Amino acid sequence: MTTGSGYDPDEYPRVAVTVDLVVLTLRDGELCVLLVERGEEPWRGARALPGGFVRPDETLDAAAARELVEETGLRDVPGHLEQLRSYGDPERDPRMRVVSVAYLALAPDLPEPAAGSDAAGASWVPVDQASAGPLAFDHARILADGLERARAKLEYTSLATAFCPPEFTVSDLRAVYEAVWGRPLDPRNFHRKVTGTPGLLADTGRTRAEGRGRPATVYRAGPATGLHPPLTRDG
Amino acid sequence: MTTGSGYDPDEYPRVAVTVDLVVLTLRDGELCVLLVERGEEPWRGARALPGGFVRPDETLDAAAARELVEETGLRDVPGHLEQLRSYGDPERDPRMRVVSVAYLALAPDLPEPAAGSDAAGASWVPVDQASAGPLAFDHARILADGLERARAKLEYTSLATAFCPPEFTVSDLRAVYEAVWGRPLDPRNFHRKVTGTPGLLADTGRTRAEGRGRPATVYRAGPATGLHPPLTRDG
DNA sequence: TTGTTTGTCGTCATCTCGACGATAAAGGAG
DNA sequence: CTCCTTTATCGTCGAGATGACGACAAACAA
Repeated sequence: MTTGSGYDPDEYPRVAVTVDLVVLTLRDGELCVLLVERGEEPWRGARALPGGFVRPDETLDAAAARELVEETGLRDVPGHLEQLRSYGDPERDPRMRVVSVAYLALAPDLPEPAAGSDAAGASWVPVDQASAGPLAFDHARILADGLERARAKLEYTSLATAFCPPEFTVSDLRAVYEAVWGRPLDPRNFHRKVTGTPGLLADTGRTRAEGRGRPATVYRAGPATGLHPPLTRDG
Repeated sequence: MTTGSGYDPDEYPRVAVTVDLVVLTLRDGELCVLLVERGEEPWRGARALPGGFVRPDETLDAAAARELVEETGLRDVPGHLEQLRSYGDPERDPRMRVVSVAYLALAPDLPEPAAGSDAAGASWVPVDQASAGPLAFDHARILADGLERARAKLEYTSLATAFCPPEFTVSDLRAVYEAVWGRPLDPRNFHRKVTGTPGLLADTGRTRAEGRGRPATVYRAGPATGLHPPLTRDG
């Protein structure tokens, strides 16, 4: 902030501040990220993270939430939204100095972004494919940081429920972990862990049959936000 | 960032971007933070985190490192420096829109900032006192976030060594944990944990007598960066 | 020499986890 | 209806980590 010496608003370099979003969801058991196709230079035709400029009287969080609803075409902000980190290399945008505050959003399975809306040109891309293909600006780095944050937070928070609809089964939750971590988990040990963590799951008393197999108990997210001890990735 | 539609550099609100620093160190076994006294309005006379504007051709990391050496008056950046998060409420600075990228720095016991240099007016303040007294702008919040980050990272990284000089004893390292967490740890269990973690400590083969008691083995920081499993705060 | 202080090693009960066997409850094939 | 497959859930066992704490080692002080 705002150091003491010699303040004059016109003396200081002004930069543009944007928010970029890493929006993750699960589609058909696959972890996907929302990408847009750029219509202009630089990086015309390349895929990029959705984002936009922060408005003059808007909080950073509010700007991220606004962009999220604009790009997904939904009414409310679904799931979870948190600040990731900021990126401000002088070279990251050839046009001018742009500092971008990246946000991470996690959402339950969302519909394909509607064409015709602001969300036109946006699409869900499996993260393996998105990480492989080139992305505009430094968005590959931002995506990688967002993925790492998501993977890490599943270990020690109840954030996985943000990928689930309001009611879900233990198998649904396990599918989240398996998709985000890209690794199968033992159903029995996973069940023991999540049902044994106080406050993580709230039993609705109902069950749901999904075709084959024994019906599963239906839960809602409980009040707990942290996992102690954590659920580790390594194995 | 950098959404597609209608780009024109002059259309967009420009804001000032600053870096603010949460610099932590240990002095006499007490966790302290570097604060400056503001010489002008707003918040004249109040204490604030050190910081300043990001220069036009400077990386955010470089700006943080530059401010750090300017405010501490040291040659090199000691210890550890990482981005914390960004703060951009429209109301946080009454003069204009300022987005601040906060950084967290951890350093071994540093000398009192020299008067007469840029660091004049800066001083080390015990964190309990700093958290209690009022701070300029939203710096109380930034300090709280920085402290929480530091406390959390001691759990699962080898970051505590950043508070130590190049050579240190297990007791020195334990003193770091106790100061940052504000809680005593069992010397025997702590010793077992840190000496049992491969790559965390590199034995110099020497010992050091600090007055009373049996001399302690002197270590350097090893190549390990993470603690698996973590060293938890709760107990 | 004796006591005090600090560092280091061991012991033990407890907790958690990973591996994996066993049972429960559904649908489908015959 | 009966057997088989599939998924959900419960139990058991051994390995590893942890917290509480006893014991010994190696320095200084009185």
